[in-house]
Amino acid sequence: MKKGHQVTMKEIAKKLGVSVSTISRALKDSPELHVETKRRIVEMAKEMNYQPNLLAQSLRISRTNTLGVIVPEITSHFFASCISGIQDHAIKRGYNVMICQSNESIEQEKANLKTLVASQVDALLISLSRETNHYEHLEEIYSREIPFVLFDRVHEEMPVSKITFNDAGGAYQVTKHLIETGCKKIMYISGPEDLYISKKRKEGYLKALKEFGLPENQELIKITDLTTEGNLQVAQEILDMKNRPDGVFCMIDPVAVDVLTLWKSLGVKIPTDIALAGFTNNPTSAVVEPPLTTVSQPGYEMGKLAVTHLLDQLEGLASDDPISIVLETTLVPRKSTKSVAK
Amino acid sequence: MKKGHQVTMKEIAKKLGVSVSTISRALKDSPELHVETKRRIVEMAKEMNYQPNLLAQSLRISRTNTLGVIVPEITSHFFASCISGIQDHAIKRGYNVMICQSNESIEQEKANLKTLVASQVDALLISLSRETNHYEHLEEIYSREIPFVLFDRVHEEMPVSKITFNDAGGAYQVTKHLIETGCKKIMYISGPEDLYISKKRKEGYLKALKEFGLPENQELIKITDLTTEGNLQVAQEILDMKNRPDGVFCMIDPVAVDVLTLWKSLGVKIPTDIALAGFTNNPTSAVVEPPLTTVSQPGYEMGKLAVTHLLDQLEGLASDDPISIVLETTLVPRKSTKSVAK
DNA sequence: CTGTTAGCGCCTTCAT
DNA sequence: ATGAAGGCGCTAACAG
Repeated sequence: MKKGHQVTMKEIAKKLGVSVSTISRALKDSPELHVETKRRIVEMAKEMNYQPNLLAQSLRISRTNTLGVIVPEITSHFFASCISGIQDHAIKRGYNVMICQSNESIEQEKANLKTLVASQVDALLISLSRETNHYEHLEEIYSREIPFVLFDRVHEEMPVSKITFNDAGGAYQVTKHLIETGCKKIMYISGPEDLYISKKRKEGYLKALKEFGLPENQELIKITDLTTEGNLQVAQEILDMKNRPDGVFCMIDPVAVDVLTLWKSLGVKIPTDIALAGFTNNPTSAVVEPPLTTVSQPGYEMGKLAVTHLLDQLEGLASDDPISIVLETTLVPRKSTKSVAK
Repeated sequence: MKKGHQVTMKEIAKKLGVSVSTISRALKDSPELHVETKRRIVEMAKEMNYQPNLLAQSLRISRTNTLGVIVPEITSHFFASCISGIQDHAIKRGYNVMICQSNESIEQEKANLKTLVASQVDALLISLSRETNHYEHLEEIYSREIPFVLFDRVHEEMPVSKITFNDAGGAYQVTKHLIETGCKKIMYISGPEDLYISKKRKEGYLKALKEFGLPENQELIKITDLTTEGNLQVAQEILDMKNRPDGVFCMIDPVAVDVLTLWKSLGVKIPTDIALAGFTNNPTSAVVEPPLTTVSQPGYEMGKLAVTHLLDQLEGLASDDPISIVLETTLVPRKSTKSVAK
């Protein structure tokens, strides 16, 4: 199977008996051209269905007007929303987008990066994989002065712009909500401890405990590997505790959904026996029974901000100095936690 | 903000005092080269951190090893799964992927197509927008002999390979399931009638009715525009009927979820008052209360098959003759329908 | 074994 | 107002 032929400037030139440069000028509406020749050329180009070869153009001007995006998982609703925000706003400003997923693997992330760089993308938007704990590949593109921003899953020490959520703030909100609805003994189910969000959300959790005079307790923090099996195991461990918590805050919604599923099947009443809250506001969380109290993170907005800032920098509309944009989250109280006492 | 410099073959050549072609040959491990020079070049390339410029390479060999993908919505879990399948298997075979979403708009679809073609993708995988009811843009790339396949949302008359689900079969399965669990009066909630899947699923629905001797009835088919408002309105209309159905099959899960939400809030018992089933097996459907009976469509698998077939054709491993691949669906019985009587 | 030459499609001085 | 020439980075005959 082979591709058909594409009309080139050369062919238009031959057909019209003018030079290629004239075609080039006409097609970009150069003012120094005779209106009549310009008209003839534009018309002929249309008739022959000329489409510029972006490849050649990019090679010539050494700019592709293409952005590279690397996310851990396309199938995650949150990242899909980010991509959507990135894509919509990139297109508005005349940029294409090449998307890759790392599948939460640092090796795949490196491979993606290499491919995108080889494809000469003008800049990159990256959200790191869970596995990513060293950063040579980022330092490499940094030292090569390829512009990039990090979003959501960032490496704090990298001197580039970062777009994140106020994770600590969100965790604080939700923990405070648990406290205000009567919980006295609140557990935090964390993901792997070296994850940025694990740390940040723990920070907010602890801050709320402290502020309201509840004791911190290492037994009240459990770690899951974020697989369903891991989540279910933690859920079971909690039930096995002789001194169960009366409120549980899960680092991300999927964990909360797994916990909820197991508990319901074992007759645990939510929120009366134990209140449950998540983080992210996945579509799923709104429809489980009871609906899950969570914290909303606008992914589309994050993508939009990230790409807008990146393009502003790229085009000199914003300073090159790295900045940190922090998006606020919103508590979404639902039935998996009790109502605030009036 | 500007990009840093990239090492080129020319620079390596100068540094080593050989010609550019020698570099080119060494880097692609040509056998007709002195081992020692080859070694020196490869080493130097590594030391200078040479990365080939895919743009130049593509322009030269007039092949980009890049595939274009157009889907209606990235944020839909089903399409995200397709993309994931496409991407994973494209990469395995040395191809990159450029993804665009049409946002269910034919104009955006056309724009995406134009961009991808201008970017010289080697081939395309396309799933049509809901709005797409004329096909000049597809005919255009067809006549230009740019290879492409259609998946899921296809245009049947287009003489290219198509990968679809057995939609009629799935609809038949689920309707049959409703019948076998005791429903006598089954309604089909369809999307816009010109949609391929609206038609196909209606086909299967009608076939099952006929086979089991249940009467067809125009009143038992309702149309929604697939917005939440539209879905809720239809859900209300059903309750307002003087002669309510005892089973409802919704064309896609989100419709069923909206219907379920409204009915539950009004005290309608599912499945005892009315049984409810969807189609697609979205993650959401498993966690609503009661969990939704639906039909599973493996999106990842579809993406994988689509890209594999396309690349096989592209690389001459498969005939260029268009084929139609039909994936079977699986009934996923859950609690929103009654159990089969033993 | 290696260098020279030509050209992929386009843009951009520099001439005229 | 237009054309000729050169080059973006790379590959592929063709010549030794």
